[in-house]
Amino acid sequence: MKGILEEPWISAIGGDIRERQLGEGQFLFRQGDPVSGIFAVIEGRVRLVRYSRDGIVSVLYVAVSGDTFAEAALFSDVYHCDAVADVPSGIAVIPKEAILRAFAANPDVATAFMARLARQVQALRSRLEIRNIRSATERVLQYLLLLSAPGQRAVVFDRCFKDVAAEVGLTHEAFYRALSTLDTQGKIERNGRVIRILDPA
Amino acid sequence: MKGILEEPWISAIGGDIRERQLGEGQFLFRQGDPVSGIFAVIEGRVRLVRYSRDGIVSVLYVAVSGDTFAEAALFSDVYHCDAVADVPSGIAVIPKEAILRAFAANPDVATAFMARLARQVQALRSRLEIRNIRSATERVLQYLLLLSAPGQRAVVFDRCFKDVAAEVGLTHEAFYRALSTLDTQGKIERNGRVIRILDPA
DNA sequence: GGCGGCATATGATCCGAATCATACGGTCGG
DNA sequence: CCGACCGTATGATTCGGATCATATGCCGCC
Repeated sequence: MKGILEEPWISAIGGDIRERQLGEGQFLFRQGDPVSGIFAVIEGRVRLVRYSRDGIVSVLYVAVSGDTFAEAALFSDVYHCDAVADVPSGIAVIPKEAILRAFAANPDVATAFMARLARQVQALRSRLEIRNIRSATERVLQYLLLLSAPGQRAVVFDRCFKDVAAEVGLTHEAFYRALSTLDTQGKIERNGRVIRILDPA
Repeated sequence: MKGILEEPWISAIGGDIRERQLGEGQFLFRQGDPVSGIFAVIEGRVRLVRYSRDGIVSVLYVAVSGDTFAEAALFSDVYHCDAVADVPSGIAVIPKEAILRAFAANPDVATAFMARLARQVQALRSRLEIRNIRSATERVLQYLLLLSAPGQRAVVFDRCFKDVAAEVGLTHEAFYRALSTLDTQGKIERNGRVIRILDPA
């Protein structure tokens, strides 16, 4: 369970990173606030929301442990949405100037950050593609394939299946049923939070 | 209808960009091929797919007109999936060395590219969040709000509603019905492909 | 002109995931 | 030790979006 703060690009920024504790419902920033920096969730959950003129709320993103957010703030002067803690949360604050300074001082840091963004784009596109699959079982199978692909045929989850279900875009009931079905069909083998994908060969 | 090739970061790369025409089913690259560059769809549609050992296909992304893809190849030596034209397509090929040279020569180009990636991440996250909304009408409304937010209360589509429906993750029937419902509810006003969002005030 | 194809649009039916309900085991705290 | 809570798991029912069907208008093409 490697923390996000141990990633090379972030540790290269060094001592300028502060940590903030937020209580439930507490705001980290609001729409229109001048940009102070970008953020990483160490623990907890932060909701990014935007309000239309007439008060309708849009959820833009829910960042959980290990996620960074507001990266686009590096290229803007003000925040374009509100960030509010869903639950008590610990947030790493990475000041904008510190990042830009690190980028200028060492191009490798900029490259590493760029690579991170590119991989994020890649991952998000795949996750969206997964959501285009209507069938719950097929969706779960494809999700497992996606996770297992880099390594071997085993997928190990470090969080509960309720959370995984939400990520796949299913209720936990539907997710459990999909796992059952795949197991019955002999496509997977389960052992707690370890799932092995079986070759139909 | 501004073409993707007119964006500053890409025009800064200059004359090294080539254009390729692909027939339906033709491959642009295959998993394991050495990286030549990244790509932009000028016209048509390209499917990025990965094959598991046992032949199961996973669709990672379907890039359409105006999309770039394989950005992560800048940080890799080989491609990690296949790219195949869904329909006859025109593709801009941006050689990896040309991009890296442009980045080194002018940090602003690197920054512009980084900003583009960051905005992509932002947009993709919102799209995923939209998919978490189960109700078709609410989903469409939120989608419209998302698109309208930067400008005013009007959204103008430059493509047919069938394509929009797919992006929202609905069948076109469900999408049309959602629009009808929103119209009846007085939440929107329609005029062909122009949709105005009405304040309930 | 006439035809085919496509986007738009809406009605009827079906299916499957959401929802509601229930149960069991593990863990944490009193 | 016991009770509350949560994750896991599965059954029963509901509901809404997918699917199938159908119609209209527009455009390009023969």
